[in-house]
Amino acid sequence: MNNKVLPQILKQAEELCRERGVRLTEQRKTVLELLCISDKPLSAYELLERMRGVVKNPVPPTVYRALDFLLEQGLVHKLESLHAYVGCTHPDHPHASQFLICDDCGEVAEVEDSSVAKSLKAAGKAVGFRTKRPVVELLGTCAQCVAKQDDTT
Amino acid sequence: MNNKVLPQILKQAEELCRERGVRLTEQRKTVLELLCISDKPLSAYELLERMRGVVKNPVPPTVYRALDFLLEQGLVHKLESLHAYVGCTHPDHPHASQFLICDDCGEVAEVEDSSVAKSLKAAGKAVGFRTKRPVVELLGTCAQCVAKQDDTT
DNA sequence: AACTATTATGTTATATTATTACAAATAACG
DNA sequence: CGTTATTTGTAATAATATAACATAATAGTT
Repeated sequence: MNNKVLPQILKQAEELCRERGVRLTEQRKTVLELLCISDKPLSAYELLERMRGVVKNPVPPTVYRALDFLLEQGLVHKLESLHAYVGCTHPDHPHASQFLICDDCGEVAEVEDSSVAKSLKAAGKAVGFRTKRPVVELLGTCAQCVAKQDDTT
Repeated sequence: MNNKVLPQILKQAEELCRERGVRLTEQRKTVLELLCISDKPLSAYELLERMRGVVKNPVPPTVYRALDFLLEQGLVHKLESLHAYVGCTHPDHPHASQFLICDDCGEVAEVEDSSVAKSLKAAGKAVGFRTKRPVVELLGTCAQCVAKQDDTT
């Protein structure tokens, strides 16, 4: 995530939490911040490492609790196929996004394709399934890395 | 998976492996079989437990190696959000399926919705992303459990 | 301010999922 | 056969995640 937008993201997060009557504590804000300034998804234990020096003595529950909160509030997303977490790029509205995960460079793009959302909804409806949380992750190669590969072959 | 179709699935798997020049060994067949006769997805360690008595002294690598092979051959699928594995219901052709996962009863339905596949493909193409492996898992409540819940509320 | 209930954090231990590394055995192929 | 590939055996450990219970901080009420 571009860290130019970090202050804005944090401000927005604080506002959302205030509106909802939930508490964006220091620990939670730290985790959100670390995820947002990272250009890659981070695992819980990578987050743990980066919390040292910021939070006094972080241990796994410290991280997982903060993540649980942030996930609940839709401020971060979990990438199931990577066991890693990313900051949400547009937490202002509830949404079901899709993730394009490049296994070459590690970049992750969050997209919100209405046509995908619609077809998934329809597929569920067709069999009476009530979706709570869609997990849509496309693993492959991003445009940039595709170009690089085509150069060398 | 309905175990009436088990012999057919195994026969098909053997045929596919023969055609492809790969070996469906006893261990691999055992894992495939265990997944197919289970009505729920199984974790690697659940598989490990069920292998005792069938295979002499199974340890984690035993299971994970068999799973790796079966995943590569498209004979089983991994449910990333559950860390669990299921037998494929139609291994005869390559496909990108979606999984409807009921978090009430644990049932998993594998569906192959062409409209979903199409929209995902389009979403990737729009940004030049080359998808190798789509992960599409809808977590929620199946029709049967929705009905049950509506009864009691 | 003091009391209480709720929420958040501290702390220790452990459960669950997955991989590494190297040796031995088996199968495929000339 | 002899050689190479692949598969399996074996032991240890890495990586991810949760449980359980104690303490502390906060919010709301008197």
